[in-house]
Amino acid sequence: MTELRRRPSLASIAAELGVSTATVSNTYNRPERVSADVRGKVLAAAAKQGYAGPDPAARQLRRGRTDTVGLLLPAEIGYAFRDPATAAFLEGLAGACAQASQNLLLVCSPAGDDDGTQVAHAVVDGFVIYGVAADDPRVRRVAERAGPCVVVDAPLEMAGADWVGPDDGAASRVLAETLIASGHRRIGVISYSLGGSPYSGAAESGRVDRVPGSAALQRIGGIRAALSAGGVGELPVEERPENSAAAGADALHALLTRRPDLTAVCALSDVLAFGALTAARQRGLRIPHDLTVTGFDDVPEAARAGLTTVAQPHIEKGRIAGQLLFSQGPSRAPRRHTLQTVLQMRATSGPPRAANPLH
Amino acid sequence: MTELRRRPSLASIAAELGVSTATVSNTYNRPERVSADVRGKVLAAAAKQGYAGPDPAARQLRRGRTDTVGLLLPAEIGYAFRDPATAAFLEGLAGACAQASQNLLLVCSPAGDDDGTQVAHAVVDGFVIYGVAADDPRVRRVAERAGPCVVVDAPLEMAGADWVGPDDGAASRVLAETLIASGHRRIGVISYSLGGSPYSGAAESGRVDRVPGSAALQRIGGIRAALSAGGVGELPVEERPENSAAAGADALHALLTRRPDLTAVCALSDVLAFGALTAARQRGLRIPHDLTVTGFDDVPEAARAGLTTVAQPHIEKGRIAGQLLFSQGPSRAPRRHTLQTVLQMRATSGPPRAANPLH
DNA sequence: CGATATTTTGCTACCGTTACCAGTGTAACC
DNA sequence: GGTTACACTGGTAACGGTAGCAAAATATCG
Repeated sequence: MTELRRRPSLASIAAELGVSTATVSNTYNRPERVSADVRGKVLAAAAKQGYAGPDPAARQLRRGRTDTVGLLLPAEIGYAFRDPATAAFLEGLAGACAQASQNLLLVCSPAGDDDGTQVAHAVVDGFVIYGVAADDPRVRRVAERAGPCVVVDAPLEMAGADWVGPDDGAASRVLAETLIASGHRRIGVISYSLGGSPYSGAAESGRVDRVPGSAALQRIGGIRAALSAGGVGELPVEERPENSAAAGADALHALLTRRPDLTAVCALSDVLAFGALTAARQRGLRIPHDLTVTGFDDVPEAARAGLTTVAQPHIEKGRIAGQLLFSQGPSRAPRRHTLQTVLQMRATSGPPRAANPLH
Repeated sequence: MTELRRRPSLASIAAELGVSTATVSNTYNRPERVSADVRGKVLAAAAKQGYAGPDPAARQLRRGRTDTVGLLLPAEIGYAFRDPATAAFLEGLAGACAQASQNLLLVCSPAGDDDGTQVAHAVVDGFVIYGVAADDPRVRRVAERAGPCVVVDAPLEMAGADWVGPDDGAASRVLAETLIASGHRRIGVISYSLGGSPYSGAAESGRVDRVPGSAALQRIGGIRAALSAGGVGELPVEERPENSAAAGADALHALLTRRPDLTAVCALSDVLAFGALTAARQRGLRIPHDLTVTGFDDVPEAARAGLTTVAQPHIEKGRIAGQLLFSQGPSRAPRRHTLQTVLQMRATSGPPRAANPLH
């Protein structure tokens, strides 16, 4: 008799009870506006029909609000979970979301098809963009969408977007200045992707001199600034498309093969630095006697490994990104929150093997 | 003149051009059905009005499909990003989602308020439940919702849900048998939360003898089975509410204080084992001479630390969870996918310090 | 040139809720 | 008894789109 089973809805249970859909809706959304009697009946009928509460999609359309935050990560999404710095950021962001009763939507872009379809389809109120290079096509899709946006780390120009991150340039500059002060003159850099199409090899100046579209370029800029202030010459950069220990190891070999005279290598992330350390030891180099190696991020493992690195508060970064997003009004001036960084001098750095006699 | 600015919509750009909303919709969803001429005009008008494409919420309501996967994690969500095993799982799952052009929604439950509101509001087609204990109230909310579901690791009974995980009981049993074979008789366990309300201390039998509602209980069951098969007596268990190195260290101290005669300690996760190793060394114990320590998971750090542990394929686990979810038909028998585990004997295990003279 | 095939475009029901406001019924008060 | 107040409940118009098919426009063909 029951007409052929459709999915239950507000209407179907309203019909069964002979009340209005509005009453059923109120039972779920403002229980205090419905008498205990009716509420009980509604809940009973719902249980009977197997109705689990208002359909989230319809509710969102109607309310114009999703209570969900979108998160845009670097294209190869697995990376986000391999990198301890990103993981810590996620921890902070997820915590902020939980506190604000928001869910967190990870935008998963299939390889290649990066026209931003996934961004366009994401049902979210706003976006957090983490570690994505300025030229990523998905960024444009985010900008087109209405709604608040927070950019993390990357130096993106986005109208109305808030920003949180460290001062990458300044922090790197301090690091390089410290190395120079301790006598280093021949310094090299190992970098993850500088943006644009994936590239592996020596980063010629064409790649490095662009307008900074990524934190990596800013860090390189900081190191260069220190070098030229110290009257030291050019800066070899070895780039790898990904941020992994394997890439770091590989890059160190390539860099030292090309420039055997380097006394210090600055990796632009701790993960790269770990790989570089492994590779250096494999080459029989003593750290830091034969080679100084530094990282960036100060992930938990860095302390254990005694890595000299630049510390930044990752969890806090995530929390602040969330707070900025949730506190955005309809239209205000973009805010920038610069995070404190601390240079952590540890065991992988020291004076160069052949200290400059002038010092 | 332009009537007071509303948000642009299909209708508003259709009105501007004098075409139908259907045509505008087709421009976005089936471009090949619209002449290049009209398509161009639509896109131009859209750009002019600042329209970024069909509203995702409306589209979802209409299509009855969200192309989004929900992920339910243990209540304290930060944990998911601190634990390398979970991170690897996420990597696999996110990869599967990307391949299937699905986004991934992390359900972030605010502390305390675990009535499952966030689950009910999640706009998803299906759910993956990872490492959640059977008695978590949010699990019920998932079960009530229509749509496919995959349970990972935990021994939940959920109608129609697929399952993927290792055979925790069997794997632990093999581990314990190996320890017994090498002479150990007095073995202890360090566990993360066994489910139920948070508890810290010696897990009396009331907690351990329950019907298994978590992987931890299954692992303990496996160890016990090996012990009783080997004629060895009871099994002290030290429980901590969370899965962290600090908890592992703390638990080891408590366990050895209570039972100084133990020759082997099985931590139910690598993370706990790392903490236990630190604590053991702090107590002046030589590993494995004075104490054998084992883990579970074989996270990347385990190999570096030389930890004896049970390996399971985390990334694959995530990938399979995704594939199971995406391949669920309207109604079929639940599938179970058991993952291969491998006992990795490394440097933290060996014969007990005072080998039984009978051997 | 009429008829048929092939593109293009438009019509029109919903999708399942919720916000707003208007009712109705009961209790309290003068 | 007649108001006024209060507590519930109901009506209904959106929210912004999409699918499927009908209609119109254009192209193809003998």
